[in-house]
Amino acid sequence: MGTPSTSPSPQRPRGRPPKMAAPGAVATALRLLDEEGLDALTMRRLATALDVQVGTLYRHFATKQDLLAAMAEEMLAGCAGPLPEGTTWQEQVTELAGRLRAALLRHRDGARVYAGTHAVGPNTLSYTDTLVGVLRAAGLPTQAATRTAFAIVHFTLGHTLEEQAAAELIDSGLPAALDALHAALDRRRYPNLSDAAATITSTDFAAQFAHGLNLLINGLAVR
Amino acid sequence: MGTPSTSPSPQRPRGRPPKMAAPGAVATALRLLDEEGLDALTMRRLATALDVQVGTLYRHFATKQDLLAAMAEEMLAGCAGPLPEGTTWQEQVTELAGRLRAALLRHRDGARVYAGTHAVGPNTLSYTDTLVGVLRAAGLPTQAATRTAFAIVHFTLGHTLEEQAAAELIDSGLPAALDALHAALDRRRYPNLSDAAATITSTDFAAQFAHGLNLLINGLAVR
DNA sequence: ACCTGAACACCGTTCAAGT
DNA sequence: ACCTGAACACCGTTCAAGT
Repeated sequence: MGTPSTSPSPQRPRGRPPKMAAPGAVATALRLLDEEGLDALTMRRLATALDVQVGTLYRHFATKQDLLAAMAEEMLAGCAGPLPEGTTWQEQVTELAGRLRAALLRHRDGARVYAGTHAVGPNTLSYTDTLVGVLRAAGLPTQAATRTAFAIVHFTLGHTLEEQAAAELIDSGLPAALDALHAALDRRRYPNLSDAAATITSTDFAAQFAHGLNLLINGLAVR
Repeated sequence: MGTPSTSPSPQRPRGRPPKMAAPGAVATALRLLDEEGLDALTMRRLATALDVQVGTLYRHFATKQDLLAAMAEEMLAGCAGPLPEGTTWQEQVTELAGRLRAALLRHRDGARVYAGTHAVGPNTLSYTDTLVGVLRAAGLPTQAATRTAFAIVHFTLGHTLEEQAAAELIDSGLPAALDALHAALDRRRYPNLSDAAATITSTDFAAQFAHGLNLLINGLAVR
């Protein structure tokens, strides 16, 4: 009964074999992002890199926004993975927040891509679910755990956005940045910033991140 | 000596009177932003709104990025204004963070505009200086005060980014958003998120913001 | 001094037609 | 079923020429 076994495959039995696949396209898009940056990531350049016509991309992604959302989602792969055992909830929260920061930093303009898409895929959901779970296990009621998880994610996103902006500004030869710093050092106008020059010009972003994250964790004051 | 008093003005005595001025252009750009959103804010549309040719804009802003930076800077006008007297440092920090959130929310896509420009104008510098000042007055050493100020700004930026994204998603008829929520309610895959459905779907962004900000403030544990 | 007009080198998106 | 080829309606940016 049915067609003979000469049909090419039971899952995709007829028509031309696909020249491109969505997962591969996302991987190529992330490579292009790393090489050229977000502003240079166009549908046309992606099509060229995939050796395909531009229109073909719209068979897999309805809009460029959808492509970016798929990229943002892909970035979080693995962030919700198993946590080291025998650790305190504070260490687990620190681990999870660190994973998110690392995931966004791993790709050029990663934070901008993530911030620009309201990502709601399984990787993002799993990540948030895991973070809320750690906070509930620490003794927080559901609402407090959820709001705290969002606060941690929002802080991490904002921090990483600035960290990447600062990094790109630094290795692009900081033109107006030094002028602004000079203005900041004006003791009359910005007395506090001028005292803080060392901290402001510091590139120890890990310490800056740890400071903010510790504030959030300490603020919970869980017994 | 010199030209007679018939010359039009001592400051701009010769040539054609300017048809546009940078401050007016920024104000118009912010109005366009509110009306059409960031994606529709193009140099060409701004030129049309100003009744000027596109090229003329490049006399005042070297690039579109410069325009966006000027808009971001303008948004923070007044945020560093005098603080109410006779208040605790906690109340002052809350006031300042609330002003930043309000400033970013005041314009459509305001957070996205601010996040996309590494703003370093006087309004931004004054704001940060004021926040650092309040934290130092509360007893924090300079480095801790500065890092805390950045943490507060980064959290506020991240929170506001998500708040505006959620708001635009809500009044654009949330298409895939309900699907994602449905997935989140899958108790097998996201046990914690499904318990937190009420908090996740809440539109009480002010409470969400206050929660995160209080965490940061409590975390300081200043005597 | 300031603006116009026109061009250059691109974009995202759509869709008939091919195989 | 999947892709090509070509078009549509735009972009940001530059620059000679006008007044």
